[in-house]
Amino acid sequence: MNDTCILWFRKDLRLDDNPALIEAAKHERIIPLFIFDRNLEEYNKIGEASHWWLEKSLISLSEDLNQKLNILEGDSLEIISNIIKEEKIKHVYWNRCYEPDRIAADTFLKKEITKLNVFAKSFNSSLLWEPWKIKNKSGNFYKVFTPFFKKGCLQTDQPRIPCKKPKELFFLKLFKEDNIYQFKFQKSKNKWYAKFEKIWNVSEAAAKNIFNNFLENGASDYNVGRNFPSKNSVSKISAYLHWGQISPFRVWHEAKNRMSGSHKETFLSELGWREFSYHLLYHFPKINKQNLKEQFNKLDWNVSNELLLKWKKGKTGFPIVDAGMRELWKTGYMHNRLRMITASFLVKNLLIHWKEGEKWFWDCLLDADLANNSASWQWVAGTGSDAAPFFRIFNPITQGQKFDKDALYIRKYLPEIAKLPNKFIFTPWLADKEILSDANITLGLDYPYPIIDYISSRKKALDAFKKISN
DNA sequence: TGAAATGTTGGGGCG
DNA sequence: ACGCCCCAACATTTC
Repeated sequence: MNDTCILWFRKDLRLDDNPALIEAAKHERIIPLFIFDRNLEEYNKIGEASHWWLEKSLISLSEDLNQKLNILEGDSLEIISNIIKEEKIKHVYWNRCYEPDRIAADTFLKKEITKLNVFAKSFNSSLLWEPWKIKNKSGNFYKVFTPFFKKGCLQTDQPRIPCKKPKELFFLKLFKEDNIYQFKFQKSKNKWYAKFEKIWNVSEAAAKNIFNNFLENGASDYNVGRNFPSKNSVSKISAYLHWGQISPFRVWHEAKNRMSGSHKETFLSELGWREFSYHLLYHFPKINKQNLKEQFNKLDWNVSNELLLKWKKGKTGFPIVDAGMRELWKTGYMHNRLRMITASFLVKNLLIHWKEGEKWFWDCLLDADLANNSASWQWVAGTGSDAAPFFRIFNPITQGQKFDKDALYIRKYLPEIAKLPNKFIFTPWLADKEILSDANITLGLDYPYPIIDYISSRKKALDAFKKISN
C-alpha cells in the first residue's frame, strides 16, 4: 500500500522542532515540497535581500533532506492537487503562516483538497502564542504590549517544549532539476548581494551556531550591551527566525535556561514584541498599508524623492544616521538602535511617510518580515498601537554620542570621515577647516553637509503633529 | 526604547 | 555675616 504524504515547507525551513515533519514522519514516505507562489504577496513582492536569503535557505534545506526537496514555482493549489492525483496522496501537512493573504489562501486550499478526500492538517511552528488565543478579560485582543505580554501571554500556557527531528525519514523527489523554481541570484551578475555571501551563512546549522554564540558571549551583557551597536551583544537571529531556520520555541527555552536576571527578562520580552507584531497583524490585517491611529491620515507628510534618496544611500550628513543606512546596504542587517535612529530621522526630521521607510527596509533587510517591519515602523512613527509618542524625536547627534561614544560604529561604516576626532565626528559641519583638512575631508565632496537643520526640522514635525492633534 | 524648555536647589564668589 | 548673583546639577513639564 502506498503511504506517501506531502510535507509543505513554507516559513519553517528546518528539521528541528518541526511539528508538521513529526506528523509526516508517521508515514512511510515524505514528499518535501516548497512552492514559490506569486499569487502571494510574500513572493510576488519579495525584497531583493530576502530573495537571496530564501534561495540560500532552500539550497541548504535540500541538502539537509538528502537533496530531495521539491522546489516548484506556480499556483500552490494547482501544484498540490496535481501531486495528490498523480501520487495518490492522502495526507498533506504544513506549519501555519500568518500573513493575511496566506491565511485566506491556506483556508481555501484546505477546503479544496479536503474535497479530494485528502486529510490536510496545519501546525504551529513559528509563534509562541497563537494570535487568536490571546484575549483580555472583555474578550478583545490587546492593543498595548505590556498587558498583552505579561497577562495575555505569560499567564496562559507556557510555550511548548521543542521536539527533536525524527530519526527515520524517507524523502521522495518527484521532479527533475529543470522543472524547478529557477534561482534568480545564482544566475544574476548583480553584485549587490555578493557581499552577503561573506557575512551570512544561511542554514539551520548556522542558525543554531549563531544563537549559541550569542548565549555564550553576548547574553550576559544583553540588557545593557544591546543598545551599543559596536558591541556584539545582540543575537542576530532575526532572519533565521523569519524563515524558521531556528524555532522560536527552541530560542525561548534556551534563553530561559541559559540567561539570567534582567538580561533574560529583556531578551524574552523582545521575543514578546515579535509575538505582539503578529498579534497586531492578525487583528489589523492592513497594518502595512494604513495608520493604526487614523488621525495621522491627516498629517501633511513631506514628499521629496531627493531627501528620501539621500536617506536611503546614507548621505544625510548626520554620521550616526548614515552609518546605520550603510550597515543596512552593506550587510542586509541593521542594529536595532540604528533602526530606531534612522527611522525616527526619516519620519520626524525629514517628515517623510513611514511607508517609504517600510518599503526600503522591506527590500534591503535579510530579516524583512511583514509583521515586524510594519509594526515597528508604525511604532517609531507614532502611528501604531501602543507606539512611541510622535513627539519622541531622536536627536541625530546625541544618539551617536550616547550609544556610539567612541564612534567605532560610525568609523566602521563611514571610512570617509574616520579620521575626524571624536569631538567632531558626530557633527562634521562644526569642525573648522584645519580639522577637516587634517582628516582629508572636503565637506560637500567627501561627505555631505547636513541635508536639514535638525532644530528647525524638529519644530516642523512638532507643528505638523500639533495640527492633527486638535 | 527622547529631548528641550522650564523650574528648583545649593554652593561659591564677591561686595 | 549677609544678600545677591551665577551657574551647575538635578527634577519636572511639555511637546
